[in-house]
Amino acid sequence: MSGQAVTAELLAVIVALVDGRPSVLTLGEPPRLPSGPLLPSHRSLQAATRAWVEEQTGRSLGYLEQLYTFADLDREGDGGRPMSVSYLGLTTPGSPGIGGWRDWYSFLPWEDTRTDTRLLTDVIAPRLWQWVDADTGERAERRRRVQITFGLSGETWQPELVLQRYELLYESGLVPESPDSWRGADAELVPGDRMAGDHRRVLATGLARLRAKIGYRPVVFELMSPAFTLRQLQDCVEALAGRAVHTQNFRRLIEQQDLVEETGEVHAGTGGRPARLYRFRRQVLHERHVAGTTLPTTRSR
Amino acid sequence: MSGQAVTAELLAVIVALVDGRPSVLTLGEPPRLPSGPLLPSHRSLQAATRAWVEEQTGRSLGYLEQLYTFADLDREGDGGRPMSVSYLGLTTPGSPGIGGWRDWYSFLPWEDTRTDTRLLTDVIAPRLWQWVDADTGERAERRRRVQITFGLSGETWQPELVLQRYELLYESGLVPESPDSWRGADAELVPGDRMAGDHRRVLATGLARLRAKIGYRPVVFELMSPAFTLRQLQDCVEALAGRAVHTQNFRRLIEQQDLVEETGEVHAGTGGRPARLYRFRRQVLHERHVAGTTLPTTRSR
DNA sequence: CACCCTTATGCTACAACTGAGCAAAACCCC
DNA sequence: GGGGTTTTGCTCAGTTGTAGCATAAGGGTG
Repeated sequence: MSGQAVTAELLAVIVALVDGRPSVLTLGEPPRLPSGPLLPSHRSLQAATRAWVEEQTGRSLGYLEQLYTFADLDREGDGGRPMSVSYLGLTTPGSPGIGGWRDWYSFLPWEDTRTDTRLLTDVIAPRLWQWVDADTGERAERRRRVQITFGLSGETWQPELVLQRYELLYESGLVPESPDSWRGADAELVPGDRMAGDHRRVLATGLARLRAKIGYRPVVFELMSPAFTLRQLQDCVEALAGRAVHTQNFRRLIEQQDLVEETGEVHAGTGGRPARLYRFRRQVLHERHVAGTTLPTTRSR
Repeated sequence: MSGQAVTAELLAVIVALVDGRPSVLTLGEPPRLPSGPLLPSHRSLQAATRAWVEEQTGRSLGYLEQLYTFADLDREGDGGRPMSVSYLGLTTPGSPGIGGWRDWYSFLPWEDTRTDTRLLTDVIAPRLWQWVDADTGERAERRRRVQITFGLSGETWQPELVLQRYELLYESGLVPESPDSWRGADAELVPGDRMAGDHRRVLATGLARLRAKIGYRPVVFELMSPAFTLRQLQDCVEALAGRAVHTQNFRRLIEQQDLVEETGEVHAGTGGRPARLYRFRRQVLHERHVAGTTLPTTRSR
């Protein structure tokens, strides 16, 4: 019983803020996530991922966290079962080396509910309801899932359910990577760029983890430049969470947690009152278990 | 660049409540966690883990969640790098098949702060301070870590920092599995049973995850029998979290979340007023994103 | 059976936090 | 100088969290 030999592949969701938009590092066309095999020289999986990403981007990663490992039989590949260990990394843009930054909402456009939810209400919802009604046996179960994951019929939209939403679209045959057999006769697909293999699914996993994480750990700052205004920080959080937050309460939250300190300088030229510049107090990472950035949600949607 | 061939091993932290004590399934002596290789017949990693555990325990797992994957070079083993994918599973005791249930606090006794913290204050803390002072260069850094992870000098004890605490004890040479070179000349070890290999570390990872999880998902119920009193539920949560909670507030929390419903029966014979029996409302898992069991902490310690 | 001990359950007071909105301050542009 | 924009300070009500008092309902004992 000595076990099957497998080859291990590292897969990285590398996130940075490019021109204020949360973006993910991709290579090639169709876009794929940076990846590389585990080599004998690599000390650990994390070290291997760091090595691959730094080689491909020329930048060092501030933050790197393991996401998930899978080795399903039905994934493509022959000659040994492929095993993928995925990671989530945060960095600042710089030059992406080969490859390029792509707005992650170009892959998952329905996840951006900051200003406009027409894509959800006018396009996706009706097609999902169609799918709900397509199976009389499963109907009740399907309806519940749609309601909860997409926050329809009275439920609240929950930003962290990224993966569940993607899986629902996958199962309902609304994304091109769904098995042909699941696709309805004349069901139109949902907007959003496709990625190679199951990489869009991995991206959804990363986004879900990141949205959950900013709520209880101060990781946003890994994406910010050394000095920033509170508005820029808020924009960043809003971009990640895909929803708007209440400005004054956001400031209160950040300040009372002592997450930042003033640099003394101000940032002018935005057409309004100049904003004070702040820097992240890196010490808080050590001081105590800080609460991260629980979003003061703005309930109006 | 075809990647190194590795063998994948599944490692499971299986938790159940045995006589009211949170216990973990172990095999052999020194105790090790149930494990098994990934075989070609296994559909997925999760399916492989289920298969192994169910074969070894004769019971089916209610809940199974991936913990972490590692493939460090320095782990023992030759002939291909060993890669371990660890899982956390919850179940009810029944017959453990081969193997046996062991109170998890026998491996990590300092994590149980429900009634007595003398182990921490009288035994562990002094030895840690000794370690802090042993390196003049690192002293400040070491002091901070000890203060935060063990909640000393004014900081609060944080139940979820299980892994960080174990790592600190490991680094400070206070557990037998620490490299010999780290062990102080005459430093005495800290109480707690050893496990095979790095399994105690994996156990700590599982405990940390479980403690974090009960705060935001109703997973405790996987460990309870079908009908239970609120006191039994509270005991379970306290045992997992390793700390006492405020009874009245705990009940209010559970009730107002509609997590349970009365069975109509009562449980007498405890020497006091008989308690009503409840059952878990499994439907809530589907209804909405329920908040789990945020512990109404009792601050007095 | 009267009394005490134990456990279960109900309820209230108070502190802390959250969501929401008003308003003034400080810049830009015309 | 006036209107628009962004930043910042502050209030206020509703909710949630912490803590403790009090009563209910059993068992055991003299």
